[in-house]
Amino acid sequence: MIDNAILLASMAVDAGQEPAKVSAVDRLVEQIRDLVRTRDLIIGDALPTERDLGELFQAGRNTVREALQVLKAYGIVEVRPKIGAVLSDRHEDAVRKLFAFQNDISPASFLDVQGYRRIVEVGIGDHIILHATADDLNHLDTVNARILDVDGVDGAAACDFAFHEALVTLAGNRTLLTNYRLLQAVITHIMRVGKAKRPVQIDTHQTHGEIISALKARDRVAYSYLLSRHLEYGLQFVGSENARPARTAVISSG
Amino acid sequence: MIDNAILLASMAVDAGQEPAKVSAVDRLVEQIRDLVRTRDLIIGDALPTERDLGELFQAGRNTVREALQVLKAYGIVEVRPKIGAVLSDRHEDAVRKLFAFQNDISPASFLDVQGYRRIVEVGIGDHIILHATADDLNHLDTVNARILDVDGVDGAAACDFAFHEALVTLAGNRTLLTNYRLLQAVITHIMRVGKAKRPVQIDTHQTHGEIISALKARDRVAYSYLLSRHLEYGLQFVGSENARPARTAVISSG
DNA sequence: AAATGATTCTTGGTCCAACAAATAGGAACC
DNA sequence: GGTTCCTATTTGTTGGACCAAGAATCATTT
Repeated sequence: MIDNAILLASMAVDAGQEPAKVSAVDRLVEQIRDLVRTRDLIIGDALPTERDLGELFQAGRNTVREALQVLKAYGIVEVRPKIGAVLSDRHEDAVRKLFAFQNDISPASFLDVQGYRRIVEVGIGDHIILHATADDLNHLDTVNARILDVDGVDGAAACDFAFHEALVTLAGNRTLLTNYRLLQAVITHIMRVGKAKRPVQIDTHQTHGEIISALKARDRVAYSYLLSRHLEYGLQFVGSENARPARTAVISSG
Repeated sequence: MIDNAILLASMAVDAGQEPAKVSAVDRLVEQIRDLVRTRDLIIGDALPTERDLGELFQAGRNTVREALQVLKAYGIVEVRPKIGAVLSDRHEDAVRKLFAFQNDISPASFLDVQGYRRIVEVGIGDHIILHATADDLNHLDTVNARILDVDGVDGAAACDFAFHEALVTLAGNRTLLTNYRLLQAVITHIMRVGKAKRPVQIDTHQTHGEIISALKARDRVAYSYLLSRHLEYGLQFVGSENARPARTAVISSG
């Protein structure tokens, strides 16, 4: 919370620079964020009412509302009727949602994302092998077991992702975990496609178990091999997925 | 372009689900995005005027404007006076800007980000050593040389980042590169802090050169060693940075 | 006819007033 | 004390108004 305030002030958030001619809305966005900082508001605190903000910053209520819409889109505030705008911690969701926009689902992307996962998940192997406790690895077993209890492609994909997320968590790096989670939508999409073609929860559970065993044996070669094979395995079912004309289905939904 | 349209429709963009009670603004955001899809608009195309959109979707102009502010915050449209709202490809910038919000600059974060970089940049070493051409590596030299021609902490940090960005580019993974670039603001911030304490472009150039040499020699051990040492080196100057009461400076700026 | 300058019209930017809907907080009641 | 109802406040939405900037049109001049 506090660190966040430090960040907002110490970092130049605008990459672009247009010195003059900022709109009243942009100005208000900044002023409201300054207000949050100077008043040391925390998550859950309410901002002044729209009218008060307008009077405070010499702006009309519509302008204030447009600024609040921006803040809301950023996940910084959540505005409830009668209460007003309250500080929110949904900006991670906002980032995730927005990030999903810029990833298209093409065959190349499938390959690309799996390649990313291989780099990351193999790359953290050394750290896990060196630092993970027995409890950590047992926790992986627990997470892995859940895939046997769910049914449906969506549930299986969610459990599958949860396992890999737990794996990345063991790297002990928050930045890496945040970035990995950004891809959640795309990754689970890949998983769904794969599992739709061939719903094999038991196989997935088995393979994950072998990966955990390799970690418990502190065998980094086996870990890398099993993980790479696992990720490549998931790709073999997505090839034909993009042969169909996905475009028509899109347009009909509009 | 086309893939983007496919994505928007094929992926569940809202993680949360509130079935009923969508506000008119949210509805408009969706309707305008549908409009973009159904009309096959591309980057640079203009949307109808605010008044037309209001008439088209039975909404007031203020409501339309609030929806456009959201789209603008998402980097989907860019609205220019007199021209109207035109489709934009700035959503990468929007993501980057938004992503910077959620990273605080604490000592732990400095360490964390450097740890992330170590995982990523070391992890791609194998791929680079196996697949990079002589031209690729020479290009690294070119990028590296630029740091000698700039002066000022900001310029040096930008060149430093450019080198590491070029390194990550050689991994040939777009997803990884995108994620790495998301951290650009934080990484260059770390670099600036380090260089402000001890502005040593020549040392940086020298170290980068050694890393390139290791790659040219296809020596993965040397690469990992030099890179890890390089990243750790940058950390030793940031320790005292957070001893000062940064908070007060923040408040005084409001 | 072409270039140029003036005028008009369109459009986004901002603000205000009004009403509807939701609800927090208090009043009244049991 | 607890429940119910009422009211005042606040957000949600709309329409209208005005301004400034720029595009489009037209008139003037060469």
